[in-house]
Amino acid sequence: MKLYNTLTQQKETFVPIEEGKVKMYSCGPTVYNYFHIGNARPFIVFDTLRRFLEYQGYQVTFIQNFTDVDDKIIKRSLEEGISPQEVSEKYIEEYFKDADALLIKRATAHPKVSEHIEEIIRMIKTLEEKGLAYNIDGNVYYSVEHFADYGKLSKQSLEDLKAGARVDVSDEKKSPLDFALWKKKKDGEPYWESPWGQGRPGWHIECSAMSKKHLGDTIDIHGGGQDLIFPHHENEIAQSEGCCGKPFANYWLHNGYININNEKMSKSKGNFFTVRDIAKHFDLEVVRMFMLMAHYRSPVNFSDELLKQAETALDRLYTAKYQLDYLLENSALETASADEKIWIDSLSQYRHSFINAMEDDLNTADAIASIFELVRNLNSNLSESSSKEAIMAGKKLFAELTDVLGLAVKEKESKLEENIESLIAERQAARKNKDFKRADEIRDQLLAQGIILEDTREGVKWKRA
RNA sequence: GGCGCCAUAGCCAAGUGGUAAGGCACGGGUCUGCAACACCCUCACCCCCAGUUCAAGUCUGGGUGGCGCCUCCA
Repeated sequence: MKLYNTLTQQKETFVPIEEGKVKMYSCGPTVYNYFHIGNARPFIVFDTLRRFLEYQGYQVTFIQNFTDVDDKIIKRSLEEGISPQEVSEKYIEEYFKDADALLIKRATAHPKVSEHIEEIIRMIKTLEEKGLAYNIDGNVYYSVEHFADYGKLSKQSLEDLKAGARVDVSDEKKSPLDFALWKKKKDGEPYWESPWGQGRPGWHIECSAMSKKHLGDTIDIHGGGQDLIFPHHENEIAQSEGCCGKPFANYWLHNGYININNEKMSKSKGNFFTVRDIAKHFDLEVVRMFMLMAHYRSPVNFSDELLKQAETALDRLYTAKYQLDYLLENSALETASADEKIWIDSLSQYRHSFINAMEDDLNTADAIASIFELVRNLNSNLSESSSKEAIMAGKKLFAELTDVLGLAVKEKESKLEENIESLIAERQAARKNKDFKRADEIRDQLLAQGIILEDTREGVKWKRA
């Protein structure tokens, strides 16, 4: 498989450190609020990458952290009058609710900063011993000028970074680009004991420490949003490589932004939609569909209109899925005919084109196109008179490919409430008697309850609105 | 100022130098009591200019337009 590596700025063939295994780390949320759709993108993208790698037979260890020690959490706790821990616990819970609705699988582990203070302190100590960190009155900073490769990920020289620095020049720091590894305790803030006194870790060190603990010194893939390239990921490299003296991550993957009216969506700009808000109007699987319909590195605009397009597209997949279930139940023939066997063999073309697309830097847009082509083929060629063997072949391939993307994976409810079933039966009787007025009444009545009826050649079908 | 990304139909969006995937919307049709689903048909000379090449959306140079990072941010 080929992956675009931010470090080398080109697509590279993916070669894992250890054959058959992949170690990947992706920066998770700071849990002080519901996450927004911009946050959702990397969660969905790297979940999809993980699913595809597993589909390819890799044993994937996927780590996504929770930042539960942070200024914003402290601020929130003061606002709400609860402890920082209560804030983070609440939003971790809420994270999983939204992630589940987005069909994001649980990572192998979701480590928390608060549970890795020891590892963080140990790492800072090592950096201090190596002359890469300095302590000023209980604040410990990383000295970027002592790390030769600083800037290699963001392609910035130290001089350029300094020239453009808009950082407040702190008297304390030796260079404006130095960043905090350990922050001295302030009144009312959570703190831990350390060799430098009471305090808490800086933002960047957590990812280095947790990645090292759960995945080792060198990992295969590190992912995140493009806005993390600088300074967060650049600093992670400085910390991890400075500490361990080994390459930190072999492949750096960065997803593009979500835009609103061509402008970046972000919490700081205030132009964001939380996933929770969107869930009021759409099934969140639609958001997943929307994300995967574009390539992960390209910026995408977000709007109600575009979500509706994704919703209709996703409906098409579900219609096909449920039709296959229906046909399987109603087919009388077991074994495929000679013609059907040839047709079954021909289906593998869709698997091939799907895999080719995914192997090309996770081209989910192209991969989805393959699925739609498969759907058209299935819709055209399968009917009640097809054999179960042929229908099953189509169903299995469809499920195989959609599972990789985490789309169209929900099963249909098998039964409706009895009173609804009886209304459908009554409507059928009315139609038979050409009492279309009554039939339409019932259809409207059910629509008001969120049930859409469709009279197909094979009989009445229903779906949820 | 430094670094980087993007420009393909009404709306999205793929595209390995060889005569433009897919989805949504629109139009025509088959099916159908109607609607919906499904299927068939229709729907693009790829921002501009120049160059390289037998051949360029795809490479090179120059424009124009849009966006991002260099500060917390996915």
